[in-house]
Amino acid sequence: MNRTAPTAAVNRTEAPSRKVSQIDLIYAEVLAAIFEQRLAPGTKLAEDALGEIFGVSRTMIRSVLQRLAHERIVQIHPNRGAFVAEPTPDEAREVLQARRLIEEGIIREVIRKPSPEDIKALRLSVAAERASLDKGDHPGWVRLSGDFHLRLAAIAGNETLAVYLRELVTRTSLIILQYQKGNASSCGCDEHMEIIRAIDAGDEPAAVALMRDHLQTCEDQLHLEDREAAADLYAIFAKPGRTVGKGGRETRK
Amino acid sequence: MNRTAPTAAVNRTEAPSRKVSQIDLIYAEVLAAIFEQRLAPGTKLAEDALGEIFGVSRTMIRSVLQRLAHERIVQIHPNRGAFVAEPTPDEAREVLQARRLIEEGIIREVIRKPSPEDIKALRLSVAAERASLDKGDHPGWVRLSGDFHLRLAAIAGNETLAVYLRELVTRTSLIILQYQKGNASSCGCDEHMEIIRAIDAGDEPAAVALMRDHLQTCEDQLHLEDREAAADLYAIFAKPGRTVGKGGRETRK
DNA sequence: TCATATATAATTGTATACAAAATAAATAAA
DNA sequence: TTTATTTATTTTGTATACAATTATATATGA
Repeated sequence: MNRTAPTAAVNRTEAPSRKVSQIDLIYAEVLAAIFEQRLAPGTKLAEDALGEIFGVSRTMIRSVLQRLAHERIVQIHPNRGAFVAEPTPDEAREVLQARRLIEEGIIREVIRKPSPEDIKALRLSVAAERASLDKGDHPGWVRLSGDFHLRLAAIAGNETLAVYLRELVTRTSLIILQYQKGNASSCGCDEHMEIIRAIDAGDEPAAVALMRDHLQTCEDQLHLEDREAAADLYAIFAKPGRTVGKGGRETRK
Repeated sequence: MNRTAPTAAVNRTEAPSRKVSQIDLIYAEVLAAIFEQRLAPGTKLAEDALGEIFGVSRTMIRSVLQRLAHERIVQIHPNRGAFVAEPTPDEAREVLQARRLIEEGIIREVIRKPSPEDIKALRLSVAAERASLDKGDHPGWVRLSGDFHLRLAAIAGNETLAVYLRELVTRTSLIILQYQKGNASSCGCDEHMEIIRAIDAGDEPAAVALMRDHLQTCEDQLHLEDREAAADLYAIFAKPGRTVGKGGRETRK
């Protein structure tokens, strides 16, 4: 019942897996599904189902899930399965703090190597962003918005930092999906444009400040207060003298 | 021939894998072997061999190798196998730059929450470091030296950053193994002590500067010029008009 | 009816089997 | 002897099979 599905959804866009490995394709596909909101946070990613969908065995699905877990996009509960991560408010704050730290450093690096074509590419990126926003393509905008930041990281030229930032940007998308208030922010484009201008002018303090403020604005547009209750539920009910238990997971037989 | 080995080297220290998964144990074991210099950079990590050694199937070994690859401790060449990573000089500089960025941020965070017991723990950590150094236990010192930095990250309280720093510290160990000049550096302990003092005094600029200098000193103690030649060997010989080839990897039949 | 216990089904964890590729060895040609 | 080509061996890539665990459904007793 597994052999019947002939690698359906995957080879739609790509040639029969020459340069890019099958695993990379599935990885990208799952990621895209999450960001296009076809896969909500908390959704279970059953190995058999995914295997059937992508026409491969559980072996490769497992590999993909482990990779996603390493990047904190997916959370694996041993013996229970993999689920699309549901970042806690604390985690959200951590990610944004880490981004402020890393991206301020990236800005400082970028500003010391002013390349006209880099600036141009950045402007184009923001233009694409705005177009996507005008078109009402929210998922597309989320991705392009991340692209702007990744492009800066690429210009900075530190591959290691760029990899970390890529993970953080991905997690940020997930966080926005979960905690963004209202339908959407006017945000993004304008602030990105201002950052480009500051870089172009070679004004380091301004560029750094703008980046920090931009990320702070992002964080401020989330509401990170509510769901905390769900996570701390056990703590709330666990009063001294009265044990609650965790639904039979601690007491194994 | 696989079933015969009864989980030999692993369950030496740990109870029969209750809380910690088998994979975590093997992961830790391989990591330890690399840092204790029993496994040199460039060494091939054959799946069958590791499976036999740890008394498990290739499935789990594969999982461990993928995890190590994600952390850049191991490099996987498709269809050719996994090898202990040999960080290039460029990569080494990247890692140290990333550390400067992240650890300056961590220092700033730590200094705003002055906890006596944290300071005490830091001092103890450095004491252990010195003891290890006096004992002549170089691998032990490398690990403890990293521990100091990780402890700071833990105090800062950002789990996300701490995870990244852990990876960077691990990679740094590998880099030191490969590029440290001389037999050993006097380094480390004293500078760590100074950092603690600056934190204790609440002197942020000093603490930040000390951390930056400390990591710069680390980098300066490496020689990151030589081996570059080995990596660029093909580029060197590949003059226009004369093809060299890569030993039959490009020309597939 | 509700709670508990038991049996059944579904899902993950791990090992093994087979296919594809790469390396090593051996043979043939110059 | 050296180089090229073929064959054999080893090693990785992927699928499948079986074991262990968890979730669901059914039955039993209060």
